[in-house]
Amino acid sequence: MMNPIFHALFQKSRYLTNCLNEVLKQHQLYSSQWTILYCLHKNGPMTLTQIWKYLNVEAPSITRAITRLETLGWVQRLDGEDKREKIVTLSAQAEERLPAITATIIAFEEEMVGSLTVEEQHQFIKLLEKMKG
Amino acid sequence: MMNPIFHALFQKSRYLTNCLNEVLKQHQLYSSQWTILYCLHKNGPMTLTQIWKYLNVEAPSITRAITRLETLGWVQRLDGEDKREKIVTLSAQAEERLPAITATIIAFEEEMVGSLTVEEQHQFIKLLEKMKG
DNA sequence: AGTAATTATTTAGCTAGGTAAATAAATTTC
DNA sequence: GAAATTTATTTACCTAGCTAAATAATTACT
Repeated sequence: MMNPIFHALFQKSRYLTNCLNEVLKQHQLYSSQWTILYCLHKNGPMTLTQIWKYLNVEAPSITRAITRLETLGWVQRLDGEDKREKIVTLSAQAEERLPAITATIIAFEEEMVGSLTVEEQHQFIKLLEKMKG
Repeated sequence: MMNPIFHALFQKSRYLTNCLNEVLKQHQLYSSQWTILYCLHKNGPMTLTQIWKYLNVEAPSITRAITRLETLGWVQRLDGEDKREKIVTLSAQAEERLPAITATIIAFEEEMVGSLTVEEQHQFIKLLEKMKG
């Protein structure tokens, strides 16, 4: 890329994802799986559509991730009143393990972003949002 | 993620990649293919190892991408003096088409990043680099 | 009420990243 | 100089995004 912003941004994004996956290995989770678990923890049971709209991802990515999380015992898929929709809920196992995982994540984020002051963190987000899109 | 920086960063990264792919459709290229072509244009012929080290990705990603670029006629793989290594060069077709693609990219980048002042762009990169890693 | 349009989810198949392990050539070591 | 180590590339297989199209259930239309 000619403008160094893009290369820097893409690279940091990949780097952070890899680090996050590394750190989450101890809980046998991938970063995107964690993202979904956290989303459910924060919002309670959600339909697939609610999840992908919330996370700003396309539906098939969520279908696949939920299928995996289900077979691994982290979530359940229940039929909704509207028979088209599936409602996803955290399993007891997930609820039980979530605090430890959350602690891992908080430590990770603190390590990664701790070199920035709170001021700089706000500045960073502001700049991200000021970019088109 | 609990710290909004990560979500914002990952999301913008995904968004920009998608936009870039969209814009590159007119040249029948994907963003990561473009990245490699530009890398070769800037540095001249390179071995696979030089490419993946330069782009900061793992070797298999580059092997795959180069194979595809080769079958599409954008690059050639030549044996090096060291018989282990393959030297990748741009094809005549690529050299010919690169100016038009570059123009597309410059316009894209200007559109995406134009809402930031030059000052802010520097600030942004500085903050990215200040984050750990 | 019956047909058409919309909505939720899934399936199939693509790019693009990653790790682990295989292979082949070059280099180092003894 | 033979054996061991290193290096460059590839292969196989995983996650994770995407689009396009299929399916099934609901809603809207007339």
